[in-house]
Amino acid sequence: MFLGTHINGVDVKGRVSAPADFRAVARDEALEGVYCWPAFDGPFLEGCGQGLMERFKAMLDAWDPYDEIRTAFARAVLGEARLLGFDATGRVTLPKEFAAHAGLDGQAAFVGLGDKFQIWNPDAHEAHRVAARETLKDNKHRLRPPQAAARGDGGAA
Amino acid sequence: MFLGTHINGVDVKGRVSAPADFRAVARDEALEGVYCWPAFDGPFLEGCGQGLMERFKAMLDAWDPYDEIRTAFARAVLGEARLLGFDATGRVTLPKEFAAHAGLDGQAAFVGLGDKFQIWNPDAHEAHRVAARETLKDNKHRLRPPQAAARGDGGAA
DNA sequence: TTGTGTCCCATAGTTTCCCATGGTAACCCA
DNA sequence: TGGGTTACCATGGGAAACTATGGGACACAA
Repeated sequence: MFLGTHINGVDVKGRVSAPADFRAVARDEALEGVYCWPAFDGPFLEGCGQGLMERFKAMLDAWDPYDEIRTAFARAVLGEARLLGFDATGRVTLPKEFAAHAGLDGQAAFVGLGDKFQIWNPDAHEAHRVAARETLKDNKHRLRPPQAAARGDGGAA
Repeated sequence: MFLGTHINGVDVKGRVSAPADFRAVARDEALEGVYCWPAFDGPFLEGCGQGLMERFKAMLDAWDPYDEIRTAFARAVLGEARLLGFDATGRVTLPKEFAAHAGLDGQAAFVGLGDKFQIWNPDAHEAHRVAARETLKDNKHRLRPPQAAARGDGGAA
């Protein structure tokens, strides 16, 4: 599971060390790298390992092949995604257009979100992080998911 | 179940012995460590074992992926959490930013809360404990959780 | 050739692992 | 019931392993 926030340096060649924790997650899924694509809803990158990528594919397979949403999703994620391989020391090289999309310059913040993660410009992420905490403080009583009442919630996974 | 309050020392390397009772709980869930993150609503840390973490994940999976509160929750918990592994003698190492968030300096109070626990600066916890008792005395007639009658569940988030 | 991208090697700093020790609480036996 | 013994818990320090990072060499394409 991708957890925590790790800030690592991006050198002039566009290389950045994937956090060791994240590498361990990817390798547990027998992948010597991570899938990565520019988010379609903000200035950051999204990434995942083999497991989630296969779930995406299964989801698409189960969908009406000519549904507009399906096509749009496939284009926005699969069409933009690349497999970034780890080098011998655990770094990945970010394509220029990826770095540009996320405004990465010198540093990158890897944010673990369970089965996927995001890569942010550290300053942009910090601003977002503070905002998220405020949102949560104001809404912590709504933390039960919408379906909880219907499903009984609390179910162990 | 995490129960009771235990105060242990934090050494210069940021290491602290997890209470033996807590270790036993984590190991019952086949986890050689504990998940831990800075609380979003106060100067303390929160922690849990495998069971609650998987319920968090299940809750997120059941939610609209782009709901604002869901995202804020994922960011504030998963994005800040880390799996702190036990060393051979049962200690965990607190990342510097964790110790800073909770104001831990020399000692840490582990407070069991059932399926999760908190880690406090002992002085801050004592003050908070007294205040919490007063709150409870003033509200003891409201102790039945709102959902209890309907669902028979009293989960707290 | 020139620019670009990949691979390899070197290094400082940090983190993790390992061993050793005192204190405390539980247990056993007389 | 009291004394002694054992096992476990919490803690301290040192060494090895790993992480993150920088620079240079090489291959390929324009």
